[in-house]
Amino acid sequence: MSGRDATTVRDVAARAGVSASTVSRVLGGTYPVAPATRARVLAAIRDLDYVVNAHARALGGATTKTVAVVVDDVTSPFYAHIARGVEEAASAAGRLCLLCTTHGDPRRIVAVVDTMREQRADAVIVVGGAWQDPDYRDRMTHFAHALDRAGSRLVLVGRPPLGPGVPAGVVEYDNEGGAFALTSHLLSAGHRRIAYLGRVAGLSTSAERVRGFDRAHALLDLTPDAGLIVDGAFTRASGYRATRELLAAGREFTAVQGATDLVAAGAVQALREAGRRVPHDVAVAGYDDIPPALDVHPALTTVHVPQEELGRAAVRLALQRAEPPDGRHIVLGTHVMLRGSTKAPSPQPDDAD
Amino acid sequence: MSGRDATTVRDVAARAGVSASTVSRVLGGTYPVAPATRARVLAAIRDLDYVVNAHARALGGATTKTVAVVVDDVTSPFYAHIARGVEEAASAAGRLCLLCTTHGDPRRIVAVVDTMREQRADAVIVVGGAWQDPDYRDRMTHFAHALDRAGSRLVLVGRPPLGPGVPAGVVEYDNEGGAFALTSHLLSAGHRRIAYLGRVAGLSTSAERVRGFDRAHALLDLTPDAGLIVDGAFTRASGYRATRELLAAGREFTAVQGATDLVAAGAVQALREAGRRVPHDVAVAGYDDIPPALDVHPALTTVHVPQEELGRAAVRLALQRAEPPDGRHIVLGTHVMLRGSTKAPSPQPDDAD
DNA sequence: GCGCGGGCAGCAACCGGTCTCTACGCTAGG
DNA sequence: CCTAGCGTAGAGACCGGTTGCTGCCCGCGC
Repeated sequence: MSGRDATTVRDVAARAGVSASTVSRVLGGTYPVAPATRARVLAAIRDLDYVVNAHARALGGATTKTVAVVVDDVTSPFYAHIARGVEEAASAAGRLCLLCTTHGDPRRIVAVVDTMREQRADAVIVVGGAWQDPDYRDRMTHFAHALDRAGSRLVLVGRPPLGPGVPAGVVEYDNEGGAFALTSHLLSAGHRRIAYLGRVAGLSTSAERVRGFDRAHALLDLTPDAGLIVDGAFTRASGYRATRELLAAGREFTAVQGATDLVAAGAVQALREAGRRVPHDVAVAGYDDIPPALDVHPALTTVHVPQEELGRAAVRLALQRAEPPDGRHIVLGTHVMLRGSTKAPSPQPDDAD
Repeated sequence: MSGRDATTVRDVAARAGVSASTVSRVLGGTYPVAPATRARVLAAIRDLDYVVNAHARALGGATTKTVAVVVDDVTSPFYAHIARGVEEAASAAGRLCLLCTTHGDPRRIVAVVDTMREQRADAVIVVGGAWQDPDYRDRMTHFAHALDRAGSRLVLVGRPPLGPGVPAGVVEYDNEGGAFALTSHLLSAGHRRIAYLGRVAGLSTSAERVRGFDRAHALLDLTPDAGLIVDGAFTRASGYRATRELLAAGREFTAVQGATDLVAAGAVQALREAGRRVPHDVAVAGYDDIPPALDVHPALTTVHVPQEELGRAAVRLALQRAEPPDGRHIVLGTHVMLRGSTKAPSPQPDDAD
């Protein structure tokens, strides 16, 4: 029933009464072919329902027309939106998109990365915070050089550069600045005991956000209460758990700053279950500005991160022909989105989209 | 600075003092190689930091170890979770995952599908509802045969089979049954004027859900008010807009059934802005059971769809060796998740995850 | 009328693995 | 001592496009 024989250029050539080279040239378009010949070839291609073999093409030619993306988890809206930006820009540039997930497992990253090298992608885009671990860093540096040697480009999204001389582009957003602005907003509203939930030890993203949190305090000569900074993960469950623990321990706080919107959403649920009103009793803020932040009630105040633009910028950096002297490091801005979770509810409607 | 010369098996062979065939055999593992020789080859591979060229391998061998997934949009949690199931199962089976998005554009689907054929993927998994359009259907059928001829497998997820004799696996979920159960729940709670929001003309998923909605009414000898069925899209904005229109038109309804959770979330926001309490004044239900449904306040009653399992099942179907006589069509069950949006709030806490 | 040049098609050599077939060395059995 | 047989390595033909180079044919100019 099912066949195994694919039709090749030579099949097409035979049917059109020309040579394989001619078929290839019609396909490529980059060589003069007589109109009559071209027409016969195109007819043969249609008749035989022929499509080129991408692997054969990749082997001969220099480029694979493929961009690879590595994310922790497609399921996270934050990564999904970045991936979407990448996908969009890549397909606009005629590239295919290869997606791999690591589930945050540093060992899987190595395996995934080797697979990408095997695929000889034009570019590899690694998304998400970096582990601040010398071993991990060395591996990524090694990877950067290996890719460079193979002629493809590495772009890091949402993580710091690997260091001078390492051939990797970087697209970051102002992570610390966003956290600083957000915490400043809470402090200026009078909050003095702000809980920071979902710190992840050794993760660059987490470290930068906490740094912004600390800096905003320092600016007012305040010192955050270490007991209000809770370790966890960037998940809803983590925010829920952390909040319950703080409440159970009887800690005093009037505001919660979640490491991400998901963390904040979990906090809101735990607070509601404990009978605390948001924002009257406790103000809550998140980070990332993912769409579901609007559905949390009240809608989450958060820091907007230009997710899709991060993805698009990464592709631009990856595919640009010339190597700009210093354009290999882009930092996009972030800004606070004020919503109901940090202010008394008012009749003005929120945006619908 | 950046090189273009990749190291090949012959480089490795030269360094190890053996032939290319031997290196290939060490790599493949499927042929006796003397331990001493193997060790030398492995050392050379490590020294040169060699990785095979996946394209060259795909050209010679029969299999590409690649599974391609086509979804409308990675950004939608529903698709993202299915994609995650696929990715998980594929990488567990040693396959790489190729991701393409169509943004619901039927023309893009054709282009995407040709690209997948070019890639000679072991399997192509197409996710999401089908357009009930003869032209579209013909194209998909053509595609199914083309893939089959090329020796790869097509699996459709969340859409009906293309017909007998068409070589394509199908993994569905009980779409109509879920809608039927959900509407029945609303009807049995006494609701008689239920608005259905976000119907999409010509989309199989939408048609099936509406069919369940109608059937539940019919069972009680009721006929849904056509004025309460609003066309739209499977988005938050669509639900918001539809609800505002119904309210503006002064239509009476005591419950809203959203085509998806996102539609329902938009409806909740519009209702809240209009001063209607959920569920006291209007009950709201969604479909899909995506995680953000928990953050809508009150938490959304919805129909659970086993998203990740759909993805995993699709991969299983795609990669299973033997062609089972009738196992090429799988239907997974769905069930109603009762939450606060359709019942009076009670003190029992919702699940945290 | 002859020669030159341009336009277009074909030949064949890659690209980098895999795989089949052959060949070699060594041991064991006759 | 010769050979059968096993275990292992190498040579070379593929896979399916792309591409540099050659060469043909025809038109045009002198």
